[in-house]
Amino acid sequence: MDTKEHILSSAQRLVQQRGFNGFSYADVADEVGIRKASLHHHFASKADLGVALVEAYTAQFDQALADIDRAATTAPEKLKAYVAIYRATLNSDRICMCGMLATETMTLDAAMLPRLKRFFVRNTEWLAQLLAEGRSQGVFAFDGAAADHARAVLSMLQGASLVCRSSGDMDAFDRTTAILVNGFMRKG
Amino acid sequence: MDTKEHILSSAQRLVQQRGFNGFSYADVADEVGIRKASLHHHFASKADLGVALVEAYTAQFDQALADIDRAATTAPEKLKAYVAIYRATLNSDRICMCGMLATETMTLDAAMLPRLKRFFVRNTEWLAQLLAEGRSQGVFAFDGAAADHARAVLSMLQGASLVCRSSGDMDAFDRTTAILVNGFMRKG
DNA sequence: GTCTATAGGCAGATAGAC
DNA sequence: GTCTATCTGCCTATAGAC
Repeated sequence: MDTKEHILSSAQRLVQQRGFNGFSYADVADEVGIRKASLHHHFASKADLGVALVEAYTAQFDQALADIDRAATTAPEKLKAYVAIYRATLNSDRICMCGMLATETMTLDAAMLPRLKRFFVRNTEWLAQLLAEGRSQGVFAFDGAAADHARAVLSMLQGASLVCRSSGDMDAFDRTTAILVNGFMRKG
Repeated sequence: MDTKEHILSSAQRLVQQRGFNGFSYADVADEVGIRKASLHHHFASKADLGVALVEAYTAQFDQALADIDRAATTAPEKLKAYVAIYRATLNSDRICMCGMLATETMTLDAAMLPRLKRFFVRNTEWLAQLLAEGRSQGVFAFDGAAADHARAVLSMLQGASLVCRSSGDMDAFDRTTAILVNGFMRKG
């Protein structure tokens, strides 16, 4: 891994754990093993780093969603795999980086905002397609627009992550997300 | 309003908009109209201010929940009134203060954490009782423990607030929360 | 209770040598 | 690309006068 990637992965973890306003160039420099000044060679300002972080994170997520589409076969399996992403993140003492940044919206550089918005649009669109497919296949059942339910899924996962961070109760997270998945299953 | 209350309300708004790591004593002092040093007379450290903020916010919420219990008559009305709290908060460019703090958990003073946890327990318990009552009255229908569904409600509202902050789409927030409320209504 | 003054440290950022 | 050295500004916090 080259230095730039090392910086990005270290900074990403710091944002997920402490927030964009909760870490400094000094933190990243210590972890990467270079001096603060050297970071500015790769990312001139913290805002530049922020923009790169959102773009890299979105690319990672796109990859993860493509992996789910390739590996999982049924709609319920895909939904569970999506939930599992958030669970794994929580398990490593992190939350979704873009969920974290969304709360900090009012303090972020303007260049970060459209990229952040795009992350949520991507997720919502992927989920909407998944839900629509499941419904047309008869494995999911729900009323109304798939896009609205997609936003509900995304919201609940972001919120459950946040609540779990305070409670530390991973079992409660699992029961909450089980309700989410079960809610879409066609009752028989 | 005395100075201490003025400080608390100003700081609360700043946390809801910018996060605990996104505001300073200077911001509060400017708004209240006193000097930074004077703030330390009321709250010796920022951590002390943080503890007072969570306690005051929880008390406000307790009051709001008691008001709903007094004013609203049916379980669906009460649930809609609870959703309306989050909507009004979003409408004034804020999110739930404790939702914001929950994301910042790893950077907060240890004294704040049990209070923060307590806020979520209170909300979950109030919601669980509401859902259980609605079910026993036959107006709500859901499977499983009311406490788990209560956490799901809380999670979705926290998450929808966060997502809305990025999208700026209040209509989407309304459609998301409508799904939440409709999900509990007994189908007939 | 509020003030001025200041301490001591850390923030993001830059200049210029190697 | 990384370094040392430094800048400027802001941060939380304290001392002590009024």
